[in-house]
Amino acid sequence: MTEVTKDLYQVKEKMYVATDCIIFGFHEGKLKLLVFKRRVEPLKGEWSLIGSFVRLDEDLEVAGKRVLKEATGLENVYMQQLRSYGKKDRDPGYRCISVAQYALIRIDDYDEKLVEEHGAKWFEIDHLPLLILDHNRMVHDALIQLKQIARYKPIGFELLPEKFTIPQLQILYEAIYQRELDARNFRKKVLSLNVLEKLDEKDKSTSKRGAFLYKFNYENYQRLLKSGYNFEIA
Amino acid sequence: MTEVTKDLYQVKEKMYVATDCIIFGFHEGKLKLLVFKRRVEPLKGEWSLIGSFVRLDEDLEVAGKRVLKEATGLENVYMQQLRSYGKKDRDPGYRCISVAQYALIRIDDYDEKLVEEHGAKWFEIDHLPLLILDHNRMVHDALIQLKQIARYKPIGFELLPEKFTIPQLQILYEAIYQRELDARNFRKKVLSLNVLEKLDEKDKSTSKRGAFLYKFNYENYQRLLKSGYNFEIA
DNA sequence: ACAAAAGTGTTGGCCCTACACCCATGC
DNA sequence: GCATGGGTGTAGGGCCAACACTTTTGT
Repeated sequence: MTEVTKDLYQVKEKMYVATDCIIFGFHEGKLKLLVFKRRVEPLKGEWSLIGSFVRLDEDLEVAGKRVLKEATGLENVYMQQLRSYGKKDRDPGYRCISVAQYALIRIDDYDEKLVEEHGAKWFEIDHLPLLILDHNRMVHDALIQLKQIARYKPIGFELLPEKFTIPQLQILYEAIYQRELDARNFRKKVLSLNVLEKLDEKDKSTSKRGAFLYKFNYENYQRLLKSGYNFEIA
Repeated sequence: MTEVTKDLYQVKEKMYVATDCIIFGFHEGKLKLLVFKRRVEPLKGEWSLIGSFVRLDEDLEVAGKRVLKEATGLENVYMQQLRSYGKKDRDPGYRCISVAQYALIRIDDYDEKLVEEHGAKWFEIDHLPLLILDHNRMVHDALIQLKQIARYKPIGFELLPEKFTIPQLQILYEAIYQRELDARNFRKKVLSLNVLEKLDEKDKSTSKRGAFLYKFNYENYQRLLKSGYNFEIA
């Protein structure tokens, strides 16, 4: 970056840096996205991702976590930067670059009141409304990356409650990949990874017989990763 | 983004947005990175990626391509955004977020004079010097993504001259994956993809017998992608 | 007793890996 | 004629996909 460039930059108007959060959840067998009704002009009343300007004294990731917490009350959530969107005319109001970050949350953990205050709503991933600006594009890109990453990281577990059944896990993966999976093969595969701990309880909410509950074993997952992972689901 | 946030933002000092280019090339069987001697204070004389502030009237991608062209004279180059780096203290001078973008260039195409004017040098990827700020981190992250993407996109071809031999292609993939590949299996795999066109010429620069030259067939690649790609090299 | 979801094994095909020798040519 | 890299085929194993029936239990 030359001195010339720097001067040119400084005489012009301001560059804004924002971050937008793509918040995924999972509920009733569907992958969902948390969408917000915009409170300020322009585009007031339109559906939108939730975002904020990045503060000068704030790390980029911290800004994402702050936004997420303000909206849902949640902390210590799986969050990952997607990429930045920087078309010069992407926002009619400002010259604004947005860093998109996506989060996976356990949908029954979040603070429902807080979410309501923000005028937010969960939408099924394949029935999203029209969002402002390039937000639909962001979600689309995030979904692609989610599918990719789900192949070699156990991110699926971030979206389920601590205890879950194998059929539940399967339905989640089916929602992410948007296709059906074979129950026998799926069970075989995930159990062969040795990262699930079978519990003595059953969940009887979905069948008379009941399905055994499992929980994720993070230590085994770490060991698996180190010893040359062949971790890959579906 | 609330009004409160916006005001808070505006009373503070400026946020800068830069882009840094990770320029990969391939030469003499080695994957290389183009590194620049920094011309301005602070950190003048240190090795660095080349970058620039993003102009207010300029798309993010355009900024990356501009920087690349200023440094190498090249246009129409494969370029991809990596991600943004936004630790609040990552640059001691400014509060600056940098969007890292990487490019793959054919190393014999670039404008050598231009590069020399910038005080630039090609370094082998596993003998990089210490770079300023978080630039080594950027390169590290870019390499990981390069390996990933090389598995399902034929990016390797961007790094070779238009006509190349199969052994050359193999050496390139070995450089990217940093491990040796089996020559028979490699040849079988890439030929089975049907994206290489065998030419009638041979390259005799590396052996008496000579190796047949091939070129990449973009149409076949497009068809392959659409018809459910099982495209995966190494 | 029946409905509804949970759970369980085997087989065939494909792809990947490993591996050793002949070919063409310049010197 | 020999040294150097280019080019070729096969066999075994592992992994994945496809597939149907029994178990449990609430009603």
